[in-house]
Amino acid sequence: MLRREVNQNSILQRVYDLVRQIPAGRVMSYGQVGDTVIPPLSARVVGRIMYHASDDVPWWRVVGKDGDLLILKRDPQMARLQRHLLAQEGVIFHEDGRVNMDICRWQPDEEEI
DNA sequence: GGACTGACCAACC
DNA sequence: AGGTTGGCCAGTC
Repeated sequence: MLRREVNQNSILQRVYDLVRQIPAGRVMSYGQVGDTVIPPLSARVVGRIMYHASDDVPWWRVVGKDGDLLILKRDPQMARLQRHLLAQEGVIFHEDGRVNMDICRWQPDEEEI
């Protein structure tokens, strides 16, 4: 019982919970997610967590800081899926295939869109 | 229970 | 202007 609730819920659940709150058509960077959930949480950990994401988590709304679809390095096919899903939600892309972060970046503070 | 692994990121060649 | 390095730290083996 005395086990810290933080560990009990695990970082995993917290990250999932935050990602679920990202509205359609908006994205967050890995580093931003980590910084929002628990300040010292590194972006790298968030990336690992996304790998285990279940289908009910909109993992595709998490991209690299510059809007790059970083999954591209690991699995180009999945990057294509991610781009499709984002485009379907109305996310604006640069010609390079990167997400336009200036327009689509989202943070919990701006609950009112 | 120590060592390895990363959907990262920034700094440095 | 592109490759390498190092820090980051929760999971997994």
